[in-house]
Amino acid sequence: MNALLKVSRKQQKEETRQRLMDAAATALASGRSFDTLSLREIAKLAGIAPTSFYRHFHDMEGLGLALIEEQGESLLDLVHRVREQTNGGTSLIRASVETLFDHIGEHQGISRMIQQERLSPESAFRDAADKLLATLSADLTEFLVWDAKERGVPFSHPDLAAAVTVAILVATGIALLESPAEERDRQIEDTITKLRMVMRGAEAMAKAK
Amino acid sequence: MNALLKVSRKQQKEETRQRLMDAAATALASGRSFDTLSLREIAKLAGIAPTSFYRHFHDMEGLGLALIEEQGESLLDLVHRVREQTNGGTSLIRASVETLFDHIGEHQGISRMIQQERLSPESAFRDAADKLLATLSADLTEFLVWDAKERGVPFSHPDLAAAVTVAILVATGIALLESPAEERDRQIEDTITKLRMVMRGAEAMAKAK
DNA sequence: GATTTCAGCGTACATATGTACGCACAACTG
DNA sequence: CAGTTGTGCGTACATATGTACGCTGAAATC
Repeated sequence: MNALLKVSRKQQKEETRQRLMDAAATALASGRSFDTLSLREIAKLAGIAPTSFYRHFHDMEGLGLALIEEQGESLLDLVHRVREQTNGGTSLIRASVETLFDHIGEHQGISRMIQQERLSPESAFRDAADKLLATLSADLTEFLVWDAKERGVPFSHPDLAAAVTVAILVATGIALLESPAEERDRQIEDTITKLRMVMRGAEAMAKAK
Repeated sequence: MNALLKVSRKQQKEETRQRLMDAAATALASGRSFDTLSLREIAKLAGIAPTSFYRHFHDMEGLGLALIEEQGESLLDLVHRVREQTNGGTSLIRASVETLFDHIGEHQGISRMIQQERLSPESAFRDAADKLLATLSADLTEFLVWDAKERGVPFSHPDLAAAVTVAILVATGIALLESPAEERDRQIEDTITKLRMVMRGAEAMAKAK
């Protein structure tokens, strides 16, 4: 039971589990929707027998949930890191947009899947995806309140502003994946303008009250 | 070749075609995603033999495109009708939100499908879905410009404001389908607030320029 | 009335899917 | 070192899928 050199069994298993998740991610990244993925196909891609799949997940749904969870963690990390880096700095909006878009670009498959599953009524996936975005949104709300106080600017309905922001970001991020390169810059600028519009609106509503 | 009493053949065919589309719509409405629908299943639901499907569509993709197109037409109609009814009147925003949400409620399956396909990279569906929303957005842009001029209010980036508006509306409309009834009213109010926020922002940006 | 057209059917097949069952053999436990 | 555990495998089966092919019978055309 050497905790340091434990190279096998648990570790080995963890590896194949990862391989399954990677296989699914790859398939998703090629544009497929999650529910066109079959257990057999993913098993083959991961290099194991179909029946071995069950040693790792009870279901394809289980795999899907694991994917969403994994993504959720790395996303929240990312957001915080950006905010620290840009601390007190110039355009937080611009930095966030660019970083997030990069991230989505590197995780196309899962990002798309999450966004897609959020629309389906089937509870398990939907809940997980919803929760992820809700967390992001709540986190941003907190920041907006803090930032507004910091700047001494009134700010109306920060929660709604945050929700809109997250929605715009994710939606555009995914749309961007398919855009030809020459449109990207304009679309990024447009996104920034949209976000500023929302922020301005929230401030204007607070003043006019 | 009596054009008035022609009760058969063409008409008969059109009917089965409709039945196929209805069958797909029903299946979608029960929460399934479009690419889990099989040709065989839809044929059975429509009451025809699997192989007869080909007399109407070349593909399931063909059926899907037909569904999107049909939906596009009725949606554009709807939007215009609302605008006429509320002509010069009170809250156009509120009326639009409520009517659109009703419409989505009555066409859950296809609405969800369109929103989902917009995210997929597979060109045929995506293009159709994108085009639909782009049309809606362009239409709204035109209105915003006209309305701003009418009221003598400066308005910045009407195209972006319209895009955000459409995005918010569709996204929320679908999310609402799964919400318990007691949350609906609040969510509708929230949506309205979000839209006002966007409008205010667009105006504020114009003034500050 | 004779002929053509064509929506719809049934049969058939190759292929894919989820999963039950039991074996093998390496890693772990004592 | 003997015994247990558990990942991974191969086989097997019931079921579902897309679609090729050729027939039928009624509507349409002449």
